[in-house]
Amino acid sequence: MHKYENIAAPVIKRLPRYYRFLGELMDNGITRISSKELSSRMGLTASQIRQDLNCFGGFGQQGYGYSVEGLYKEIGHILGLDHNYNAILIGAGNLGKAVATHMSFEKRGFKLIGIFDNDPMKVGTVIRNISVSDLNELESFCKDNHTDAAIFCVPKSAVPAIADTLYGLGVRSFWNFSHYDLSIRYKDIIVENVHLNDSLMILCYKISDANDEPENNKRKNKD
Amino acid sequence: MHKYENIAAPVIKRLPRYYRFLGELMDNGITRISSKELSSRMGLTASQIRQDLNCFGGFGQQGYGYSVEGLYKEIGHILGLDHNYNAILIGAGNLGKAVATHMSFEKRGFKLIGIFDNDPMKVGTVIRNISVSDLNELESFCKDNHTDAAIFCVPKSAVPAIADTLYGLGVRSFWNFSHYDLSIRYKDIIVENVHLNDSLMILCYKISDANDEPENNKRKNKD
DNA sequence: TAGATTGTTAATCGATTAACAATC
DNA sequence: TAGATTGTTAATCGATTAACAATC
Repeated sequence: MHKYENIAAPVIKRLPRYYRFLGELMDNGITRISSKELSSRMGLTASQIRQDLNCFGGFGQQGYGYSVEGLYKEIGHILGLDHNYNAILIGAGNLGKAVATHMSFEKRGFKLIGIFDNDPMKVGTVIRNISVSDLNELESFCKDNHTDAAIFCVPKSAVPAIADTLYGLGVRSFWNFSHYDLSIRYKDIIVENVHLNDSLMILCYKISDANDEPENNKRKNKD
Repeated sequence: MHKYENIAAPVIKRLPRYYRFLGELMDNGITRISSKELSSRMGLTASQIRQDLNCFGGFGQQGYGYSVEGLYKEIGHILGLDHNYNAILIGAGNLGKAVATHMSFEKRGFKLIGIFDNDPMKVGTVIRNISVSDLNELESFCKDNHTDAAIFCVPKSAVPAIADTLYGLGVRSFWNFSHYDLSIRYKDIIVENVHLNDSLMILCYKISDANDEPENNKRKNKD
């Protein structure tokens, strides 16, 4: 059972960007916009914008365009930002601390309700008004506090054991900053990965592809 | 002029994951693997793996498969990880600090050579053996030290001015953690975006899509 | 050699773009 | 009403999967 059926992943990935651009238009006092005008600002086609939006409903008006505020709210609703999912953060190292302090969880449909770490030096320190708990309190915490999602900011090696615990407690959604492949271990979970190393390697590829001498490879030999 | 021509973006995005899995296989002492075996471990099709690899060359052997170490090295080379691009980090807040301390730049083809911030409290502090410089020293630093790429870990509002400076100095590659759309401002640059807010919103979408009551929308009315 | 598995072409599937009738 | 712009269908383009001859 799904709220929206058969929405293609590329469409969903574009929604946050639409949301961001519409928010900026609102800040600039623009109240209506056509798919053509929005497409030129965002660097995509008007056709794609209309196709994307019509996956969820007809939010525009012929001859007029779209209400910026109306569309902003619709997309926020489609993304589910009006929820308040309880999230816990596992790992209070540099990355975990950055995620905890940097993100506006409330604006993104979440509430951060707990932070865990196994380092005694970190336990008890306060991040974003939350006191870091010892990892061995994770199980009792989740039994007392309904937990919708877990955020993994721990090294890959630490993930399987913690994930097993959380899975056993019924947690099925994960924001995964580790390089452990959760969706291979469990089939019925929701995962959104943030692989910083992968991203940096892709940047490296793009730079070296643009700058280096062509390889004497098969593709080139075809020329 | 490109090292490899016409490689589709989806192929490039899969390369770091191949690289990661092959590294794990090496750690486990596995020396050869077939596309079929790798496909079942990674959760994709053998056909896709062979297609992807053959964009760059024929690295396998009929009847045998692929040498794990050989393929690992080939993909590392394709990604350009044997480079040593000079990178500077703009922004030494929580996120910048996490990026600076958390990433193995050297293993990803980069070297972090400078960190900049406009906060006098941060200037002079040491992160990863690098002393944080004042942002107003950016220009002279880049003139003295060849800079291939800049990492943006500053708020959106601070980006345009800094990006203009760097662009003027010839910097054309960016790892962008801000929500400022660099590729719209400059047409001839290389950008790899990390949009944490977008990622969190997509997680929110997935959770609410899986859990909420269907909307009384157009799509559902068609059923 | 026989079996296995690649590299590569062909078929299918999906996503994007174009076109246009509907309509505000 | 006339002009503008949507919603939606059709056409195109691109990516994935299937099939199989080549070959180790």
